[in-house]
Amino acid sequence: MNKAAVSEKVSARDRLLAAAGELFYEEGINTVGIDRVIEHAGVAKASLYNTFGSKDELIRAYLHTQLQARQERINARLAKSDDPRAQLLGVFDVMRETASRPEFRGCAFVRASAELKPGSAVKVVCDESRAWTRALFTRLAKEVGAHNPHVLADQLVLLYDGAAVSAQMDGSGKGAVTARALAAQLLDIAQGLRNL
Amino acid sequence: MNKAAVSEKVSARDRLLAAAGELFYEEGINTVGIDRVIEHAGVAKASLYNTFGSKDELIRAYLHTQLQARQERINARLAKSDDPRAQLLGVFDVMRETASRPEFRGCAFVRASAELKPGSAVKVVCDESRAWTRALFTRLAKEVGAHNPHVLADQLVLLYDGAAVSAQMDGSGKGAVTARALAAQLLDIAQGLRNL
DNA sequence: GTTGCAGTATACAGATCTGTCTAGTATGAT
DNA sequence: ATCATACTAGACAGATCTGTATACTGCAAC
Repeated sequence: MNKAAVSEKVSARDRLLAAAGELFYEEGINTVGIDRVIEHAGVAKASLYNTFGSKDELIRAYLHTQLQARQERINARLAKSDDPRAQLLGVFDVMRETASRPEFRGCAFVRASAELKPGSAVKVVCDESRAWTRALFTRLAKEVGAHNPHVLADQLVLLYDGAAVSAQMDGSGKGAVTARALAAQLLDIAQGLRNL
Repeated sequence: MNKAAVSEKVSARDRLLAAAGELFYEEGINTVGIDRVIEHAGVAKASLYNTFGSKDELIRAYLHTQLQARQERINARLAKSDDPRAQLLGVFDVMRETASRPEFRGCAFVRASAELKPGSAVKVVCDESRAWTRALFTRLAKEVGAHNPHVLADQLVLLYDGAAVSAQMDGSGKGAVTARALAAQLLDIAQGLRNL
C-alpha cells in the first residue's frame, strides 16, 4: 500500500497530529486532555496510545511537526531570492505574515516551554528549534558580510523572539513589523553603510 | 493591630502569595495544584478559599504581586539617576540582573498567558503589565529627545521581550546583555548622533 | 481462507484536581 | 466573659485526568 500515492484515507496518526496542533496550540498543552484530542481527531483512544505511547510523546511529535512546518515556510521563502539581504529580511516577512493571522498566538515552543515541568524530554525539541533559528541567522549574517556575524545573529534572534511575544501578548503583528524594520536598520549598520 | 509595625506573624495571605510566587512561576500554573500551594505555604485550604475565593483569583493576585515587584525594582533603579539616557539603559540593567539569576525563567506574564484558557480574567493583569512597560519606555524615549518616541518605545519593548524569551528558553542572561547593547545603539540613532 | 495490521468503541482503574463543609483553636477587642 | 476574627485540620464530593484492558471490525497480503 502506497499511502503517498493513494492517500484515500488520512491515517490516525496524521489526524491526531492535526488535532493536537490545533488544540494544544490554541488552548495550552495542560488544559487540553487526551479525550478532547481524540474526539477532535475522530480517533479511538487506543489508536493514540498505540501510535504515540503517551501524551508526552504526542506533545513531542506535535512540536516536531510545528518545527518542520516553520522550517519549510522559511526555506520556501529563502528560495525566492539569491540576495542574502533580501533572504534575511524575508525571514521577518514570513514572521510578519504568520503573526498577522488572527489564529496566531505566539511561538509554539515558547508557549510549550512555559507549561513544561522541568526535566521534560520535550525541551529537546525546543532547543532544536532555537538552534536552527540561530544557525540560520548566523549563516545569513555571514552571507550579508556582517563585520561580526555572531553578534548580528544574536540581535536578530532577539528581534525574532520579541516579535513572537508581541503577537502572543498583544494579539497583533505590529511587533513583527517593528522587528523587520529594525532588522533592516541593523543590516545597514552591520554591513558598514552607517558606521561612524 | 498594626501589621506593618508589629509584624510578628506573616499572614496566611502573604504566605500563600509567596508560595504561589515560587510554585506557579517555576512549575507552571496548571501543573501546580492547590494542595501543593497550601502545603508549601503551611496554610489550611480553607484559608486559601476564604482569602481568594478561587484558584483563578490566587493566580490574579500572584501576577499582580509580580507586577508590583517589577515596578518597584525598576522605579528604584530610575531613582538612582537624573539622566534619562542612563535611566533608560538602567531598565535593561535591571532586566540583565534579573535574567542572570539562575531561578529566572522568563517573564511571568508571558508564561502565564501561555497557560490561560481564552477569556480568562487573568489576561487583564497581563495587559496592565504590558501597558505599564510600554508607557515607561515611551516616557523615557521622549525624555531622551528621540525624534519619534513612539517608534523608539516599540523597539525597546521588542528588545525587552526578546531578552525575556532568551532567558526562558536558553536559560541565560545573554539575551539581556544583547538587548542592553542594542538599546544603547538605538538611543544613539534616535538621538540623532548617528544620523545619515 | 487464514493471518496480521490498523483501527474503533467503551469500560475501567487509579490518581489528582478544585472547591465545600464541618469542627475546633488561638487571640485580641469590647 | 463574650464575641468576632483569623486560622488549622481534614474529610468529602464530583469532576477530570492519563493510561490500560477487552472485544470487535474492515481490509490487504499471501
